[in-house]
Amino acid sequence: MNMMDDTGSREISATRAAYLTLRDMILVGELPAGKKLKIEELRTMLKVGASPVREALSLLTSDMLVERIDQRGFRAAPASIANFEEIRTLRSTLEDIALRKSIARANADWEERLVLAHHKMKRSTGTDTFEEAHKSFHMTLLSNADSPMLERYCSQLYDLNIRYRYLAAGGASYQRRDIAAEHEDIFEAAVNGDAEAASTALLRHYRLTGEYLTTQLSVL
Amino acid sequence: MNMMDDTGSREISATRAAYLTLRDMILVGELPAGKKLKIEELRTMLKVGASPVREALSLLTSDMLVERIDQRGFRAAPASIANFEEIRTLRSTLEDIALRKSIARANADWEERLVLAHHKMKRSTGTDTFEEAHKSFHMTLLSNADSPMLERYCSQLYDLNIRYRYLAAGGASYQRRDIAAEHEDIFEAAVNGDAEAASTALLRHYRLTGEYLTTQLSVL
DNA sequence: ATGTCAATAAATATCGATTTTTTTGAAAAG
DNA sequence: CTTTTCAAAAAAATCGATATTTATTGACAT
Repeated sequence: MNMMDDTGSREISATRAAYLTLRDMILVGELPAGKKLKIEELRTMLKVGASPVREALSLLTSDMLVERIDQRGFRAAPASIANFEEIRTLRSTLEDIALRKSIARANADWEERLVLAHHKMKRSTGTDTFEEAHKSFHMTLLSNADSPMLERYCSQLYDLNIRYRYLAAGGASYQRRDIAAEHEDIFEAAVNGDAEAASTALLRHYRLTGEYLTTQLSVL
Repeated sequence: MNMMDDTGSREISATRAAYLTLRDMILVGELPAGKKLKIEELRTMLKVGASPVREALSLLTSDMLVERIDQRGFRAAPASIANFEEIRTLRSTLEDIALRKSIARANADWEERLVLAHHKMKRSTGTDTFEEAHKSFHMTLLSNADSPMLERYCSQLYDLNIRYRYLAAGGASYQRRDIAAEHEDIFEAAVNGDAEAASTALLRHYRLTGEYLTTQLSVL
């Protein structure tokens, strides 16, 4: 058998590159909420043709990061307190369900992945590294639920929430609170198979983050 | 002020036309689950260029009706019993939440829209007409939840479920059971503001439909 | 001042052709 | 036989140019 793991950096398409770049720019606010996204501008900025740009933007509508209006182009999805609250509520509900399912199906493999993800998050130093490890930790918590669509929704909602963190304080906002303890609580309860405690800790985590961000978001 | 209601049929883009056609073809099984969707084929079939086709397919990935694999094109989303079960479970959970929220915020306008939607569904005769009215009824039930994203998810899941109905029995499968009574139960409880009864009736509706379809789907 | 309307400008949407990548399958090597 | 190689064919991806649609502007009438 010919071996070939996917870790190697394959040549990626212009569409995918554009997708990743635009996605990141929207998440961090470089492309502000509500901003008109003109094909020609993006075309020159990304150094690609119109087709990959349009396709990337179409893909971003899946993630609810871009809005598409037939015959009059694309714009970065608008942001509002109401939208932020909706994301928080939905996230809490869906992640709660997914977390309980994950714990109900607990097994050695999942526990090991969880331990690893938690460790990596604690170890990560840089903002970017932490950001990645943080998402990975949260998604690993849900990864044993055996429900791909639910996981997809949770991943989407996680990303949408990132944008509000950047909106609130340039992205570093959540370093100011001690979230390590909150993560520890979730982690411990999860590996111990205590669904009730894990759920409580997770929801508390989101409630605290939500309350903190809401005060910062009064600009909206 | 210049008045101009949106009801008039505006000229739609080639992309949108392609999107609607392809979506329908996938839902009814004309493009079978898992089938490779070749640009050139679709291009000639739809009589449009490659760009609108690709863009339409990209948009369909939002709906989880099409899968996109970088550099090797698109395919109709695969179908499986597991996927069907996941859709049913998620739908039940999300619609239950949305329905309860809708009822909690009940007001005259919503009740009137509900009465109308229910009436139209009962009156509709043709398969296509009923299909449309049926979705409209279910979505109206949830439309007062004040949660656009939740509604979007429910709408997506509804559509994904349609495909399994067609897969099970060519689309007419659910005419064979008496679902009118089930709808009546949901409707009555909802307009009366009885969240508990409405929830029970809705979940029962999905459980019965699910059980029926599962027996038909053994082919998968 | 204010609203209308046509000309113009700008941007979107689409096409047809070209480039790049993947797939296929037949011949060569083990 | 099975596996590997490699060139031809097929398909995906991308580009640059053009057609269509929407947005803007400013003269003109109210």
